[in-house]
Amino acid sequence: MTAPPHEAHPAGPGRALPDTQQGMRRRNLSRVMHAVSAGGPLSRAAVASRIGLTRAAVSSLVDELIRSGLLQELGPERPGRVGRPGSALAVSGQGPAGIGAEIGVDHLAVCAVDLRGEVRARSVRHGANRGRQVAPVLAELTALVRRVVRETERAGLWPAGLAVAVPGLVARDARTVVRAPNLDWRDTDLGALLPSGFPLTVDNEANFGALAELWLGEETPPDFLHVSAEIGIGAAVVVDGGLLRGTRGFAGELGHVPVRPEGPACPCGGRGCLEQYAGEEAVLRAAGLEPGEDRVGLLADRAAEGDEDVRRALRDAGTALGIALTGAVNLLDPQGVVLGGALSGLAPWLLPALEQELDRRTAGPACPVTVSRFGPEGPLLGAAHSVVRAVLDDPATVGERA
Amino acid sequence: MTAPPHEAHPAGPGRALPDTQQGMRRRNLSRVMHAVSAGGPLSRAAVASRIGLTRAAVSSLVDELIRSGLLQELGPERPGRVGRPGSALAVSGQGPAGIGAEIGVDHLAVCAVDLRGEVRARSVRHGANRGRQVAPVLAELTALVRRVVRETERAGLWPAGLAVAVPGLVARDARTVVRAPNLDWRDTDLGALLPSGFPLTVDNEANFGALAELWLGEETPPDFLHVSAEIGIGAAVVVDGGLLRGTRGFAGELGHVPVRPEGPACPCGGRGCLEQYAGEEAVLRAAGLEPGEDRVGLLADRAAEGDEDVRRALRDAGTALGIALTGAVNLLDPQGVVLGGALSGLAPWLLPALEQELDRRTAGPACPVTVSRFGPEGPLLGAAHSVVRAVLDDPATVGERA
DNA sequence: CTAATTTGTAAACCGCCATGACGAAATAGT
DNA sequence: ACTATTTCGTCATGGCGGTTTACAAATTAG
Repeated sequence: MTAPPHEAHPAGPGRALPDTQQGMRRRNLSRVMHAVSAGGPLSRAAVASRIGLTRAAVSSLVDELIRSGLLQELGPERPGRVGRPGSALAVSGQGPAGIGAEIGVDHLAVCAVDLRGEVRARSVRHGANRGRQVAPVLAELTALVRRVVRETERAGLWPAGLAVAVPGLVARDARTVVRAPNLDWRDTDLGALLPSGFPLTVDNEANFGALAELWLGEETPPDFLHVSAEIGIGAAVVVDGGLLRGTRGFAGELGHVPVRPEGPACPCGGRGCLEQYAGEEAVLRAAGLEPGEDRVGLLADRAAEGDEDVRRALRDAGTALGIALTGAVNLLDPQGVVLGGALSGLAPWLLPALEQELDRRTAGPACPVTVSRFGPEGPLLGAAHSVVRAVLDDPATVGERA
Repeated sequence: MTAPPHEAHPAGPGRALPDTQQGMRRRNLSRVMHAVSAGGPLSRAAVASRIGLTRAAVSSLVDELIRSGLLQELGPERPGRVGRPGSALAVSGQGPAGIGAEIGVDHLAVCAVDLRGEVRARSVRHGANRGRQVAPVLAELTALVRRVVRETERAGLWPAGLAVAVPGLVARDARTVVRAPNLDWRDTDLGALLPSGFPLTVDNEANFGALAELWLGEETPPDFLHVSAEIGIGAAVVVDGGLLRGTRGFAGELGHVPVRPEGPACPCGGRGCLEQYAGEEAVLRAAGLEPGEDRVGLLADRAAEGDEDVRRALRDAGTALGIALTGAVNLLDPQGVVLGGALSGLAPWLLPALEQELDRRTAGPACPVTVSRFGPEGPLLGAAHSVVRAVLDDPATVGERA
């Protein structure tokens, strides 16, 4: 019974939330949902032993969750062991759905995911959004959302929330885009222009990508760095199974970590920021290519064809990334680094130089660098799943709806 | 009732702690302790309104805490308002005490702090520890601890735990010193060689310094970076009122963040690490001074005398620190940076260059840099307070003792 | 076919906080 | 002075939630 190390205190000094019996019930409902969601079909007894409550208590919790439409009884389990077989419980495929949306530089995408984690509807629209006004883009996105919601409802689900991934900095209110260089948006409140009727969350594309990795990855550790890039370079810091957001919500600005302090000037005011070496514009310039549509695809194609200029440009970008990541790894001691978003397509040419630099500069066992399995889909999936997660985390709030 | 953003989930998937009524009671006991501890003498009614429970419930909790010797009834409050005056409650000055210890490069220190946060006993021993064997150092420390414990007991307190601050990397088991370059210690388990009889915690000196800042500072935000240095340069990352430790417990290795990627080679394997510019050895060399005893004091004296070589060396170190911190600030978006430990004495000459570099390189409002008010005392105080904090966080575990 | 094992549920119980009522102790008003 | 009002602390009652205990149901082992 050693005193625990000093992690974030459950409730800091000053005002603190009371601990009432209702809260206890709510947390236990959540525990049941998480257990069933993570453990596949499970009997009440299995859930009870996993979360440490008695069978009787779990029975009561499960009853409530079934009445709310969040759990489903699948019927008796195939018996392999002695004793009465349990009745299999599974997360419902008919309950709430999470709607995820992504505003990309040259596409809009929306999807719906059910509690089981399955994508039940999807809608994509290609076309460059760079420099367009906010309103028409959001109008188009709203249309896509409505289409997906209709489809979802036809499938017997109801939308529990909308989460939008944006390539830019989002304030801690989870509604305002402070700066999105790829879109030329500044200080825009998306809340006013998106469909209401269910809760809205807006977050950075890198953050949602990291959450996808965290929740959907097979062996993703609870502490890692997720690096993502379109034009800027964003990172998401996952600590102890949660996102690190920073005071203003701007944590993860890897793009402006100094790589060479006397390097080229950066619009941010600094010199030699990572973005000056590994940002999309810098890489294109170094590769001797013009800016244009789908530049990342172009880079990948050229590199695959064996274009030496492009390969060298990507190697150099990898080196710069490695230097910046060395700092981040020293500071955060993560269990791994994941390359996601647009970077995943370029990984084959970035990785060698990146890993070499990182290994050389860090003492002890190397920090493993992997590539996201979701590629460009990560942020969209993460967004949709974040809504599902919110339901699992507090099933009571949506219980009345069904 | 918007869904909360996706912070660390109270209990990740898989195995999770059950939520029972006893746990509820324990958390509420903790809330009462924290409220009284933070709010000065408080009546039961005041506590109730602060933590959101009813007066009756608080009465019951307070009774238990008084029986355990953790709270004290001071008697009726001086009435200034209408109504019956409350009975003032205060944290007990006779209950458990936290024993803090520090192993420095050239001193050992131990102190005892009561629940009120007051230092009740103290014992220091000067003398260089660099290169000494582990056993004799710990034997001396044990003697100091025993002396402080005796004194504490004479004052009517009992030791609730021992926390030891070490200038080096500590594993997540909070017992093993993995690497302490200033002492030439490697992979030593302090648990075996220190007094048993109460719980032991070992942690990095920078971490404990940061906790002191967090808990004892007047206006310390819950998100900040605490930079500290003896020979190496360590930082502690405080996020959301808790320490970020990293996978292996090595988070905060600011000293090996690359500042100039092609700079001088570092023992860590990298090049141009911060330590090569702002580490004690590097600064002494740049200032044209020999290594020796109390080198930090020497630097401060010479700088105060106006020695231009020393001042330039410190300016350059400040610049390097500024570059490294730019990366950290971009990555973590903290509310502030605090210079502590040995750095606090050199702050006047480090700060200008550091702030200039940091401001220039970060967009938006500057991240404020301050100097710790505790100076070299921070880690010791933080260690002792960490034990006190553990009692406040879970009063039930120590309740039986009294 | 019986014994053993496991599951799910129901009834009684206990612990914890909420509610409401009350006496106690102060102030405010007449 | 005396009463009304306000606030504090406590007690009795009640509701809620998980535990304990008991038991029927369903399966395997012998």
